[in-house]
Amino acid sequence: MHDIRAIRDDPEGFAAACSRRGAVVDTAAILALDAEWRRVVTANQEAQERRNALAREIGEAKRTDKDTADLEAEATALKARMADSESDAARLQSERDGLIAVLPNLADADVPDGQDESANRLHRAWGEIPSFSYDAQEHWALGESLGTLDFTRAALLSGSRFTVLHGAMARLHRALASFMLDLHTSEHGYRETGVPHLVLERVLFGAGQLPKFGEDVFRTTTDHWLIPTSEGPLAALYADDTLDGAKLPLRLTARTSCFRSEAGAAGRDTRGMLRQHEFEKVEMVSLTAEEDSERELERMLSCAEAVLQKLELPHRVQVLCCGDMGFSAAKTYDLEVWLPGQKNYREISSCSNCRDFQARRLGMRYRAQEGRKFVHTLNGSGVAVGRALVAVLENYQQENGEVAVPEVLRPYMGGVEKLTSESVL
RNA sequence: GGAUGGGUGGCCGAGCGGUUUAAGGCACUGGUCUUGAAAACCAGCAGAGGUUAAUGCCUCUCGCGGGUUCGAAUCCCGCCCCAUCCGCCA
Repeated sequence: MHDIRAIRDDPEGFAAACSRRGAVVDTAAILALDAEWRRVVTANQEAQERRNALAREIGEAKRTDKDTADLEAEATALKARMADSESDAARLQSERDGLIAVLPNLADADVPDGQDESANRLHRAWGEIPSFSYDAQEHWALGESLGTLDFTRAALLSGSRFTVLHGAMARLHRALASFMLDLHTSEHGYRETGVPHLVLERVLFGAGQLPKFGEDVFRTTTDHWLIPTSEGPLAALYADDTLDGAKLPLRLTARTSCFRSEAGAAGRDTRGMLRQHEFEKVEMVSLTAEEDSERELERMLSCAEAVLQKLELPHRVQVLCCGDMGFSAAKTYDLEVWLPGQKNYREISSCSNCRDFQARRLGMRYRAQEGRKFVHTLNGSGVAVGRALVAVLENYQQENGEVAVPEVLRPYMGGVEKLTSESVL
């Protein structure tokens, strides 16, 4: 959410910054609503001031047994006149804020211009792209021949875009999540947090998923929303609060399921478990003072990269261009892992600095020496568990179709060092 | 889901139609005193918004939303949350 004062102070500059994000903003309409709202609010406050004075006068007059009929008549008339303009004020404010709420965060200066992923900028790369003496298989082929990635039964239970994991494959998936949480909590200073998967509308509004992207999110019959990522509940954990600035940064991590309707993704990644309606993700969220968020973004990126490095998975980091960033982000790094079967890099993590954009929507502040300020929020996958499983399968595959277990995951696998064919039935 | 009792500033806590512009205490901050500290004393101490060149002035906020009234922390209605008991349940 943008500060209305930023628009009042420099409408042209604000509009230009929006258009860099590919958003069209009618600042004249916003400012017209704002001016009218301020006019009505000021008039109302003056009327209220008079009403308060009258009530005091009446109180004093009654104590001395004076006649109050005239004063009461004036107060009654004033009250009747105010009713309409009060609802006008509420309507004007909500119209104004409605126009602002759909505007994306503005991009940092060092974010490249551009409309889509072709304008993203390579930041760095890590690891050798492996060469295989045979045609490397995709994860779904490996999983199906092992018998432990089961898309048939998943479709039976839930339709398309779901996966059933059997035996050692399920354990490897769990091992990945445990490994990531252990790494972030014991080495990166994040506090593990268990959060609900069903949240109220305001949580998704605060994160920026609503009001614009409601069709991507599942909603229950009880007006709860299924989280598309734990970024929302983690970032909103201290909504409406004023945090002690000395206790920042606050670093939180959670493993949750994530639910996405994937509206508009028809035909993309239909094979395998790359794009699911339900998947697990380990998320990192940091709340920082405003002067620390840039440094925190670099740190968070390193924490996500550490996961892939310890798993020895080759990857690269891209700086997303203005047009490829999510709604709430001011700057985003995407972490892309190499998939030998796909012969392509695929996103496995996205680390963003949202600056004060989400905190304004959430009313989340901190006390600094200079006064109260909005906290800066950052979020990053650390990393997507399902896609990490895909990456392990494709990178650790062997010619006979078996898959080695990465060294760091072996303590979590009860002695299992490779995935072999399992007969499930 | 049912019953009862509660929700007042950072915390405790009074108030239960009109000198409450929310008493008092604790905590916190500054000052006086002191070699320093403690104590004591003095002062300050919520947030959001409007308005102003500015000092200021004003409005709103006693869980949330309505209502009654000239006037609501206080009365009425609805909802939320907390506690306890019952029911149900992993």
